[in-house]
Formats: sequence, structure tokens, C-alpha cells
Amino acid sequence: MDKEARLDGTTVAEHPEALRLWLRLLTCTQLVEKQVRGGLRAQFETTLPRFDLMAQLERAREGMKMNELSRRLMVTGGNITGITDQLVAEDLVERVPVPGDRRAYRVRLTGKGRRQFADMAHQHEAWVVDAFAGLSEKEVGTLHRLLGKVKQHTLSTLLATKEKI
Amino acid sequence: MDKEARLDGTTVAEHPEALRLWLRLLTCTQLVEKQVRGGLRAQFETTLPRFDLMAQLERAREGMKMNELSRRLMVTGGNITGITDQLVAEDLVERVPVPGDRRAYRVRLTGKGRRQFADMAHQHEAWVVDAFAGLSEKEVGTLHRLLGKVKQHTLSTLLATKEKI
DNA sequence: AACATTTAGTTTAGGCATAAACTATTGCAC
DNA sequence: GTGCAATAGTTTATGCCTAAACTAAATGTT
Repeated sequence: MDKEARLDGTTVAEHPEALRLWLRLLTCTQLVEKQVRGGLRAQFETTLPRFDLMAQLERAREGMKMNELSRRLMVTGGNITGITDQLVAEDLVERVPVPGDRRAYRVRLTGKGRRQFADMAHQHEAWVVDAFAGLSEKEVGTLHRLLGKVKQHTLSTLLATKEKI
Repeated sequence: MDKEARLDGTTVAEHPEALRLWLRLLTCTQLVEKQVRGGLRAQFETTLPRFDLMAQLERAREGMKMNELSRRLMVTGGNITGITDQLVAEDLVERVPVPGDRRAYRVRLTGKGRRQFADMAHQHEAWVVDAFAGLSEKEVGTLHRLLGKVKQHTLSTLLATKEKI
């Protein structure tokens, strides 16, 4: 049923716990993502990347530049171009020029986009709350804290790699 | 830098913790995945899906049927067809007929595939261990346990949805 | 002013993933 | 044994995503 089954004696001789943890983390993420993607598709005929992009814009009334979106969503610029093109075509988002820099523009939600996002965000929250409903409040806190440590550690080694410190 | 920035007051009025947790879970997974994908690409000129498929086969000496791979890796059959085709072309994997069922066959590692996988698995483990090096042994255990609860809960609601219980 | 570098965004080629339609075989009901 | 549903795997169309090459505009150096 899932990848955790992959584990066995020979591969994980030395640090089985880390590998097991990684596979479980991956499985959990995939399961929740599957729920969310399915819901977005079934109820709103949209996708997670489009939702994510709109979520970024929702709290930037002035809009956001492409490279900012790219950084925030942790995806490449070309990808942002593609998704933005779609959303523009459906009039959910618009490109507005940046005065003083003819290379750049800001992307921002249209009225239609803002309304549609509000609907989706509401449902989205419900799906996510469901996904973690098996945990107590305290457990949610613990999980958040521990993942915070993982994030910190990984981010710093990632930066170290890139900047050759 | 990452999606967690997405959060703000209006969207998460009721269950901010669950949403925050979800975004952090997603971020962690993406960060670790990025490390692993990058490593596989740089050092072995391969990809995570290919590695995952070979990992499944490594512990099935007789090989595995396509639909079994599909279930285990949680991806569609068509996808398995494509990845298997590539691996066959590189002689890392072979299709062997199943006696008594001319529709099916088993996919299994070749000698070359088995040797190459051993190398990769070794490196892979190192990357994963690194990713969680910021946690104590006890914290790893706690994280694993809590994610186990999430997995259980999500799996059961997912089954409930599919089977219309 | 002239030239190189950087920055903003797009395009292209290719891999991964899906859903849905398809082919071929199996096995069951009758 | 004929017909038909289920099963095994593939194909097709489409979308996400990346890296790398590209265009155009801005900036910095001399």
C-alpha cells in the first residue's frame, strides 16, 4: 500500500530509524496531499499549484513579482510563468506593470480570483484539519516543533552547500 | 523562501495550528526531497522515482508484477510502465514472463541493476541521516510515532471515502 | 558613451504523474 | 463452449516541474 514497506534489514543496517522516519514523513505528506488535490479537483476544478499561487497573492494586495512568487513557492521561474498564464487566461489573476522597471510586473488577484480563493481556502482548511484530527492539540504542537528543528537543520546545510561555506 | 509564509490571520481564523503544521510538514518533505533528488542526479545521473522502483525490486529476488509496484509506490500503472521502460533500456531491470498468465510478467533487477542500487542505497542513507541529524534519537522516535498516528488516521478516512462506508 | 554583468521573465526539451481509453488475456456464469 | 466481466498492462492527452538557453531591460565599470 505504501513505500514504507520498502524497508528491510540489509539496506538500513546502520541508521534504520532515520530512514524509517523519512519514509513515514513522505507517506504522510503524500496522503494529505492526495486528499487536498482530490478535493480541489472535484470541487473547484483546479489544482494545488494554482491554489498555492493564489494563496500567496491573497495577502499581497499590491500583487507580487514573479521572482518573489518563485522564491516563496520554491519552484522555478518557468513554472510560475506557466501557472500564471493559465490563471490570467481564466481572469483570476492579472499582470500589472511596475513603474520604473519595464522588465518586471506584479501579479495580483482579480476580484473574481479573490472571491474564488475565499471559497477554496475555506474548504482547504477543513481538509487539513481533518487530516490531523487524529492528534491532540498538544501533539500538534510537538509535531510542529520537531519539524521546525528538521527544517532549520536542513535549511542551514542547504545554504552551506550552495554558498560553499 | 518557503510556503509557510503563506499563512496569515484571515485564512486561518479557526484552526491555525493545523494549517501551520501542514505547511511545515510540506516544507520539510520538500527540503529533504530536494537534497535527495539533487544527490541522485549529481552522483548517479538518476532520479528519485527510478531509485524508488529499484528499491522495491531489491528485496524481491523473484521480481514484482507491475500492479504490485504500482500499489507499493502509490502511483498509477502507466507511470510504472514508463519508468520500467527506461530501466529496461539501460539494462538495470528486466521483464520476465509469468508462467500461466500471458498478460503479466515480473520485473526484476539485473546483476548490473543490483550492483548499481547497492551504491545508491548507501549514499541515500547518508543523505537521509544528515537530514535528520538535528534531532536526538528520542526526538526521532517521537516524530515517527506522531506521524504514525497521522498516517493511520488519514488512511482510515481515505478508505472510508473510497468504500463509502 | 561603451561594454560587461546582473536581473526579470520566457521558452524549450524532457521527465514524472495523472485519468481515461484502449488491447489482450483470463476466468466465471451459464 | 459462448459470452462477459474482471484483470494486466499500455497508450494518449494533459499538467506540473526542472534545467538550461534565451530576450530584454537595468545597472555598474571604466
